[in-house]
Amino acid sequence: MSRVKCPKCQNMERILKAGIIRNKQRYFCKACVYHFIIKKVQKDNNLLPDKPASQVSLQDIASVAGVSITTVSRALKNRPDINIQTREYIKELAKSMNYQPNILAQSLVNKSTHTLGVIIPSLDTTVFSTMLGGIQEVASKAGYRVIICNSNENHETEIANIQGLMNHLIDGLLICHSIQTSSFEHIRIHIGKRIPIVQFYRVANGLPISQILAEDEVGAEKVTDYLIKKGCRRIALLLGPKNLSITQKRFKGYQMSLEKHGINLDIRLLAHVDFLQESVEKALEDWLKINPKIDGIISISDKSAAQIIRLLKKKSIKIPEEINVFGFGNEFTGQIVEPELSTFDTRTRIIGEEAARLIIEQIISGNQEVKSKLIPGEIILRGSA
Amino acid sequence: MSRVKCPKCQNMERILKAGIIRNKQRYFCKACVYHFIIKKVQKDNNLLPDKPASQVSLQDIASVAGVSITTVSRALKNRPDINIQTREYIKELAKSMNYQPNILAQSLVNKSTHTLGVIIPSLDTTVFSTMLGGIQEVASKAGYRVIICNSNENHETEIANIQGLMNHLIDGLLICHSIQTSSFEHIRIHIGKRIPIVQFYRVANGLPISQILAEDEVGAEKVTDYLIKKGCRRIALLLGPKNLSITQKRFKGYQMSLEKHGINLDIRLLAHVDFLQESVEKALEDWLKINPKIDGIISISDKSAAQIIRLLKKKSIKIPEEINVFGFGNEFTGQIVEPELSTFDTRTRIIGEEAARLIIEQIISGNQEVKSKLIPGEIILRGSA
DNA sequence: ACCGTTAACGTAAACGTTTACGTTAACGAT
DNA sequence: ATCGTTAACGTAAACGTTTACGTTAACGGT
Repeated sequence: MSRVKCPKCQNMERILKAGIIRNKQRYFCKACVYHFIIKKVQKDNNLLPDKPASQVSLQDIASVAGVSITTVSRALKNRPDINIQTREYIKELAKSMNYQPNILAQSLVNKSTHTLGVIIPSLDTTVFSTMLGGIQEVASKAGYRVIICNSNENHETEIANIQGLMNHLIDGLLICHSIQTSSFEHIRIHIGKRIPIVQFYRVANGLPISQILAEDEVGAEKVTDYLIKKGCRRIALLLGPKNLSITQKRFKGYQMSLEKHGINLDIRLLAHVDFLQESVEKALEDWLKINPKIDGIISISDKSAAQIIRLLKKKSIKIPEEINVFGFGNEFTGQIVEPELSTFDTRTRIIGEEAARLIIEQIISGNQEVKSKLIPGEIILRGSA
Repeated sequence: MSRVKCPKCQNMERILKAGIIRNKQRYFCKACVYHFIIKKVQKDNNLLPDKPASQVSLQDIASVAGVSITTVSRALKNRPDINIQTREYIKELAKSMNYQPNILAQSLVNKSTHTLGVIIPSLDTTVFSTMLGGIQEVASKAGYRVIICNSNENHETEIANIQGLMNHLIDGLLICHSIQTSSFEHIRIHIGKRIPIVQFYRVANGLPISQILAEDEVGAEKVTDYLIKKGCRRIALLLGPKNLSITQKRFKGYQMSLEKHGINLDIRLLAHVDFLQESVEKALEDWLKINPKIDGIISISDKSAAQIIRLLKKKSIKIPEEINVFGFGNEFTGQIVEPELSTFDTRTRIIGEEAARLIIEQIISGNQEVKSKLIPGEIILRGSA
């Protein structure tokens, strides 16, 4: 039997085994009535080549300076109640020790992370990365970081992303819904709670949270007006999935223009696509079979419009003589395709900027009042219409 | 003189003023030898309509369940040493109370945030947003969040971003340098420290950190080879700023191909641009004045290549009959321009994916061994060359 | 000599977790 | 009854900050 020494009375007699606890033998010293477990012997604590590269903390600085943590904090944060020389000394010391404050600890105390969460449906689409650029710029100028989550146009991913972000990591959430999103309970449970939420571009109406919107309705109406004025009577409309707010609004604008001009709505001229090349091609094929023939197409995006133009040219259909094509969004692509694309510039970057501005304002003011802002766009005329 | 009561002996006699401290009157009770400050009376603590929407913590759950915080933590984390019924009860309770763990506190203890930092020069450029998409996907599948910082092709911003991210917020840094970046001290001071760093696409050689690269050199060589085989002898090369690694490598590949085929290098055929439309236009104008005439252009990006094609067509120069145009990157634009753009597909998305994969591997393994990986690309032939 | 005053510092609690270690009550075997 | 054993719980320290509050020594005025 191995001899065990009681860490308290140093006695080696009257030591009893007292069960296994967490896979370690526990002992009981009858002499001093004390339970204990044999500690692992701590050896070669200083055999390591150098420090394991851990960052310096306020404590480290305080030790070197011979003051308390509080004083160091005061010095670095320019708080009062500190001698100027002490402050300058500590500041230089901190710099020389390459001190970096631990944002996690700061955020835990301050209950604020200075970070914005953004949920975006896709990064491959110019429109979204442009909005993201706008958000980034405003956020970074205001001293906020941005965490981006890509829902990949997937409802489940969107929900998972929100869950992940809501765990105290962000001070505000900017969200642009995925194509699939049609129920909004995952948003509703967070409204009015800890942090503000702002929807942008693709929004859910009926939720009491702020929105930054493109002029979808007015834009579609203006574009349709323009085409009708140019003589079009059979204008096809390429839309996204029916549940999307931009789909509904653009359709409404289109419809209003038709009504205004006394043109009957032909539902065969409406197509709902999922933004993929195949579905656009399919929609176009169907349209071309319809009589009376279509003489205009308003596309959901410039990218799809560019595809449509290429397809029409392959079929030797003249643009804009036989069919006028109009895009939406003013992407770079529109300037490359031939003829160049007429489009409705939704000012995508501004949407991102305004969304960021609004949420930062709400974060700072603590006021979660519901606001809705429409970013005015404008028609850009080029060769295709 | 207002009567003040000593909070210790309740005496109202023998109370002396004892200075102002932090703008509050301090008193001294001679009876019990005690300094004190009059506390603000805490009133109507329960006048607020309801709780200020603060999140529930382990403590809250523990109180309701009548157990300790430890037990709650054990239950939610499926740790042993807990009764199964207790565990299930607590889990349900937590769900019903809508408990969300505070990631900040977790990260502080675990010293890991499960977050990747990415520094990218621009979001408006397709190449970068595509890489970002790749990073996002891999990261999110591995359970990592992504913080994106946009350096806006600005050196100072890049430095500021790194500073910001390095403060314990991220577990690993992915960086793609800005156009302006030519000194790398801001990176060097972080190498081998707390977290791994991986460079991608635009890299700095000479730094002992891992890299994920496109086949810039081989790609440029292959493209030049192809054009020479097609009969070109006067191939112009559009490059980025001289300090950029991709500039240097593509030039090297181009040079090697020329040498291989015994063609002399004409430095007038090299142009360095900053990716802006004007500089591209200027470079093209200059090239067109040169004799003998150029018969091929290799562009730095598909976007610039598309612009070049448009400009050449305006000048009624036939593509590819008079001038062959080759892009780099395989962006969507290349399929829209006419003639369609031949390009070297650098597999941009894969670069992002691999960069994320590598850094996550390094985070998990703790092994910061320097690796360099080249992502193979391929020539895509379309109408322009 | 004593009092009032204040600049300049320190102490400790708090933020919400995780986890090493201690403790307890109950059980079966002697 | 006593002992050995262990499931199941609790305590408290730790992570790195911020900040409310205490404390002290020195100074000037009487």
